[in-house]
Amino acid sequence: MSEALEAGCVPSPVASRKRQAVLEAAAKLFIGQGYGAVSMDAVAKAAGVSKATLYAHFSGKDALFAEIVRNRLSRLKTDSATVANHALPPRESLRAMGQHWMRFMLAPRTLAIYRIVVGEGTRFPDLARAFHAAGPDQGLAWMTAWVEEEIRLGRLRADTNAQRAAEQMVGLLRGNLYLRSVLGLQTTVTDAEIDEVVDAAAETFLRAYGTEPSPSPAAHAT
Amino acid sequence: MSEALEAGCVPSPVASRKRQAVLEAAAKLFIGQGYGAVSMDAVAKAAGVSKATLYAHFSGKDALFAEIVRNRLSRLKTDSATVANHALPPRESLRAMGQHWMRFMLAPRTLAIYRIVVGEGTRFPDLARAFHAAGPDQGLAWMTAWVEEEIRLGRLRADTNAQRAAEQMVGLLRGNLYLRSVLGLQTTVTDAEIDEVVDAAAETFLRAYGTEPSPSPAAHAT
DNA sequence: GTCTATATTGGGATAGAC
DNA sequence: GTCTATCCCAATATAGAC
Repeated sequence: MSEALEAGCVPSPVASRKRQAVLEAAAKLFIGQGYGAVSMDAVAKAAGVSKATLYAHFSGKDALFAEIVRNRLSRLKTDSATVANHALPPRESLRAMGQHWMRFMLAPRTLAIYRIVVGEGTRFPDLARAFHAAGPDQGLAWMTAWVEEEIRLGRLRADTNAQRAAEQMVGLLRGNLYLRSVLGLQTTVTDAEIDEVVDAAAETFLRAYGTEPSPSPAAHAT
Repeated sequence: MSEALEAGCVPSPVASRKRQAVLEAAAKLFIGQGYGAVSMDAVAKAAGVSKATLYAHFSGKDALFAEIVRNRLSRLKTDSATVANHALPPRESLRAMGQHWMRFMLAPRTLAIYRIVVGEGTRFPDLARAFHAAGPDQGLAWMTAWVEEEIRLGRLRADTNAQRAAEQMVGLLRGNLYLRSVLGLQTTVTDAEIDEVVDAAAETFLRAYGTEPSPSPAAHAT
């Protein structure tokens, strides 16, 4: 790159700083208020830059938004790399994965991104695709791999369709709790609520797919 | 205007007709393009009325939108009154309910409303509440009642937590298929796909909660 | 690259005639 | 109740100085 190396001009660092400030401010606003409710004026003001600067870095509101979501997705991807475990008995692994999964899905940021992608999905189809690939699809792939390995280890029934079982496990986790959170009807979720849902999901999953006879008789009732 | 040649005044009928036209046009637009993408100009044009007339009937865009969603919800409510059945064996009832449920959830209109409510939920909190009450909550209540009755009839395990089991059944149905449809990644769903998911959900549910020993040995694998 | 100031359009809402 | 024509503001995007 032929940057003007004149005195008095500090080209890249400042640009990066401002750019970063814009990205952070915009992320906060979009996540807090959604896409339509946030104006470029508001972003510029929150970032402490002028609108002209903003437009110097991003070609428009949609490009800025896409950049935000992509950043967030890549971060989520690495955050979620909590690995399937085969050292513990299946129930314990399922519990651990379920807990992690639920906390991730119910985190305010995750919910906010989901809401935006769903709401604006028809206007940003490739964003919806990217979201699904980096989020749900990735998670499903991990879960499927775990199921396959457990089958191989003889701890899940040999006649199990691994992918469908994985989908079902995810479905069992995503109960009313998730829907209520997505709709904003329930703003706080306690650890006890999560534990309850996760334990019940693991129990049902193992009754359907486990090879151990029938773990605990009445432990499933409230 | 042809009605204008009446000497007197025909107050209500015309008003109703225009009002209805506005509602229908707006519904079509909102459902097809979402909330933010539709302008009042477009609604007026599509309905064949002027904006002034539009505003004579509805106080604003949000009120019009709320009216649409409420209409749609009440219609859905009656549509969904397909009743739980206790004459058939549990597996057949589950299949029938599951099929109906899936077709309902995957219908373009239902998906569109869900998308809008999720996307604009933070701006219209009472709409989100109404949606949940008339849709998911209602459906869950029906399913819970069905489970309770089946328990009473001895066809599901006596130690079953009916509400949680109902939630889980719904979760089992809502697999990747639903998410992909919501995100617009999959625009058409075949009956075969639905059947597959529903059958698998019923199988898993009955393995976990059924009292019959173990219905069909290898019928669950692909 | 960054600012201040401004251009421009889209769209929600209204005034007044009929 | 309904129309035509208009107001008015908000919000995207840009021009031009430094």
